[in-house]
Amino acid sequence: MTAWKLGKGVLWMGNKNEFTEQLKQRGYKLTKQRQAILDVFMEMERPLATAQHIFEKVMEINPGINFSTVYRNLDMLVQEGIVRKITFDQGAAYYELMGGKHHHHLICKGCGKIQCVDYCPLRDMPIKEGFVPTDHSFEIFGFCKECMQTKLLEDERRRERE
Amino acid sequence: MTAWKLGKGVLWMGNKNEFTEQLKQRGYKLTKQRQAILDVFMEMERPLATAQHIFEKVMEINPGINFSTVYRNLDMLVQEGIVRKITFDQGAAYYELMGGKHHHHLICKGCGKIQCVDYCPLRDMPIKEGFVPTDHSFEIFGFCKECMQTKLLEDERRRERE
DNA sequence: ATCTCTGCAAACATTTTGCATCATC
DNA sequence: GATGATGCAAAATGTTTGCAGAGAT
Repeated sequence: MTAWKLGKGVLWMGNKNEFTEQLKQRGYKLTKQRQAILDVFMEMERPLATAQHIFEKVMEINPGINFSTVYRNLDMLVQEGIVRKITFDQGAAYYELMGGKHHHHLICKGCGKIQCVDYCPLRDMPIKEGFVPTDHSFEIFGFCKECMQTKLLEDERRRERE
Repeated sequence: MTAWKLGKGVLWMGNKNEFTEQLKQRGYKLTKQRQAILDVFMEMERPLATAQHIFEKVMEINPGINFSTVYRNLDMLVQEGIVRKITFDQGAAYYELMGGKHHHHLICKGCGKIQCVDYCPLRDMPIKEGFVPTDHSFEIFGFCKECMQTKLLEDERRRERE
């Protein structure tokens, strides 16, 4: 059982059985590969992970698993609404457990740290007549407190040198 | 000279000379390839285009141009703040002229039509203490008025059949 | 026993790179 | 003429696919 904190509340909470039951009921077989992938999601230290990262972690639990199996299962989990897929740079896609509260991310360009934010822009956006939104992306890039301080110091030093 | 409309205002307006002057001043050479790429951006019928799409259009003006030249120049234009790069699906990245007003997009999953929206979530989002935002993505997917009607009709028909 | 899932290898799509040549300034 | 840009070909990256055999129900 894992829980990520968001401000004063809890961002999500879930246990593996919940998901495995869901999958079984929908006619999916419970292979050790799938269990290992779910295990990795349950024990993730960051909210977002790439397929590569998930693959590496799964290898620790189930060595010999193939990359395509990871991809196929990630697709399946997205399809079943258990996992969300996010792409913000043109590189690899990121995956995260959907469970719990809808949220977005602050991504630090300095250290790569990812924080979750409760705020969702869709509730404040004026409705465009006739358009019915189904999904949306909202990711904020910038510098966290620590990296901003580092950056300001660097900028200052550079200015002194010139 | 091109202008895209946004509600009652104009989304952006620009002319090629403006950009070519900018590039010249920053020490870039004005090759025919670069001019062709800018021409394509000026005459784009949609706000967003993939590198592939831009390449095809540039080929009409300057046949023989190479794909890497297009990529290198798109990178350069992004670097120089003339073009914005957007990625929302894990496929190809999209590019658009930055000129004018900051905006986001409504993307129809039915017909692929892209509308621009004035609203920016960053102005309503509660500030996370210490985090300094520099960039952000905000793209809304859904169905435009026409596609939603089509979809509703299809859903109804399906329900009747069952 | 059935039918899905997996591993493997190969294909695919998009983007990046090194290097010799070419064009702009 | 110097410097930076281009074309070409090849590689790198991330993801998808077909198929034969293995494994879950």
